[in-house]
Amino acid sequence: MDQGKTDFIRETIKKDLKEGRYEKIHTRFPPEPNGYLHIGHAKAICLNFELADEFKGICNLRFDDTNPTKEEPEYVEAIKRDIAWLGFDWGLNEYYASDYFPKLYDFAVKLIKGGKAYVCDLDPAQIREYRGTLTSPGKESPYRERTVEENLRLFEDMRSGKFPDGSRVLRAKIDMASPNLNMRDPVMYRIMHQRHHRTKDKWCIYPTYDWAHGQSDSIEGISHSICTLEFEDHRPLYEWFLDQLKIHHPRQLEFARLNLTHTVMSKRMLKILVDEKYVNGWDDPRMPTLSGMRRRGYPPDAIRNFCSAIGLAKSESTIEIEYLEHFVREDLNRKAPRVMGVLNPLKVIIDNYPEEKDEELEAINNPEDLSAGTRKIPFSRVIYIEKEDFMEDPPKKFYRLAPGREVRLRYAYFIRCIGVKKDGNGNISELHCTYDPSTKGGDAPDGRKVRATLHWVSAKHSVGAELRLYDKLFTTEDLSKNDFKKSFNQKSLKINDLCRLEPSTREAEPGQIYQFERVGYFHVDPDTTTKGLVFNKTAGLKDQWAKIKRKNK
RNA sequence: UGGGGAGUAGUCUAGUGGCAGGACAUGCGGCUCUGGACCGUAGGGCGGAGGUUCGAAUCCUCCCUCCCCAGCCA
Repeated sequence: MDQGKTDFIRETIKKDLKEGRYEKIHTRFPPEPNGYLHIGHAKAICLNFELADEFKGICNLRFDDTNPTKEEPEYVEAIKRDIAWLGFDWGLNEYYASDYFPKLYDFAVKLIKGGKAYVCDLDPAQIREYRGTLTSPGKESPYRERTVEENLRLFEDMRSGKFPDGSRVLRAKIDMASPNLNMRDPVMYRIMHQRHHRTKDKWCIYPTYDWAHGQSDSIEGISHSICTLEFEDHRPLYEWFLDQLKIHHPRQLEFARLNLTHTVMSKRMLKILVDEKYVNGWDDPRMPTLSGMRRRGYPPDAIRNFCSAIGLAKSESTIEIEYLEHFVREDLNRKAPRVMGVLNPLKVIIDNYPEEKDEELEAINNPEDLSAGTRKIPFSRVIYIEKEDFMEDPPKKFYRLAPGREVRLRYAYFIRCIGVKKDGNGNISELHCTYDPSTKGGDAPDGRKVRATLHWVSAKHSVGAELRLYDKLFTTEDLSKNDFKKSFNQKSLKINDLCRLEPSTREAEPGQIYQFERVGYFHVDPDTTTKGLVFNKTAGLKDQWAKIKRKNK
């Protein structure tokens, strides 16, 4: 829906509509199936699909599959899964640049016939040399003035496989002295005897991006072809092809790609992390890929809200990863059912609670959504609390449990610490407490207050699980100036298998997400089996105490 | 030193000649059976220098800084 956004792209579209340059808005999201989609792609996906929605147009999904050496069907499937997961539906509008290969070939013949393209026999090194430099013009290829007939014949021979890879290319005949390097007779076709994942062995020449992209846009009747800033230089070429061919002319618009702190956003680098086993696959929950975020537990709505909040501009920017996390928490706070789980258990024996007694206490499933109802949690004489919720010698602002101090066990009772037991090494091994039966449910009839409320689990009823705790992928904020492998955060994954969870989590199924009260959000990983629960920590809760501790250091 | 872009708080972003607004982050306070959530509040900004104008983030001039381009990648 139009939320009154006023970015430059929407302004341009409104103007184009008003002036009649286009009657219908038609956008496209054009991924190359050479890797998995990441959060940067999400920005483009949201933009293109939402634009189509706002202006009652259409958004195509088009695979830009023009380089068979890098592309695989696995990626096509992953890309479709991720876009659908984000909540966008391309319906029947699924296209492939490779479907246009015959048309593109005909277009090329048309350019050759018009004297606007030629077959060049220079090898790659020579082409580079002839291109000139940023400050000096290039030289014209000695093959530039071949006759139309010869070009036609050679181009046909290229297609029919008469030449080896790299021996010849088809080039546009534009201007070797152009200050824009893209206009210095760019390559349109290269010879690659390579099997394509869709066209199989039908072709041994493949179009380059510059040649394929604009013409594909045109064939699909795209009105606004939105891409990232680095293609700004290509726009004159994009337009040149369309003008020479005299075909439907979309408007290319460029916006700044998304950058995030503490992560990388290039498929090339992400692929290295996967291939060299820095992470466990494209969907590793530490990855900025959509599949990684899904596995981490990030809700698609959070990602969409984030994309909408970061805005759209032409200035290069880097968003703090914390901003993304904010939208994850915001969404999960409203939706995630609460549960209690102790990550680092400390045994507490409630001395005055009857040895064999068990009881069930009622707990609210989600204080932000009372319609989520309540559940029962078992209580008994021996419970676990979080190790860090007790201090023998508490500093000023620590108001959790301490010797002699009274705190509340959430939804249960007030307890007071009356004894601390230590092991041979002086580590606290268990606590002895008393409880006040009159505080059942968590309120004192005499109105007395406690400073802290702790989460807990009944020892004998609790269940174990494997928790996978994540931290930033990289220790450095800005990876553009650093060797990303050196900055890899070796502590980005920690496994906790000591935790004890309340028994209701036993029924957890992959894909479910909980808030472990006072700790964070946890998403049930697909690795969960009947033998054991596996959770990914999606995000921590904001932690005031951690902040105080940090400041005091 | 060619060409193409961009500079508004710590980070994003709004602004289109008329009081520089919002979000996140930060500080402080309130509330609370999650030190969560929520509510309130504070600090902090137009890259620089000139000019035009009653009035400039906005228009003009010059300067500075940053990003992209010399793949038969996209």
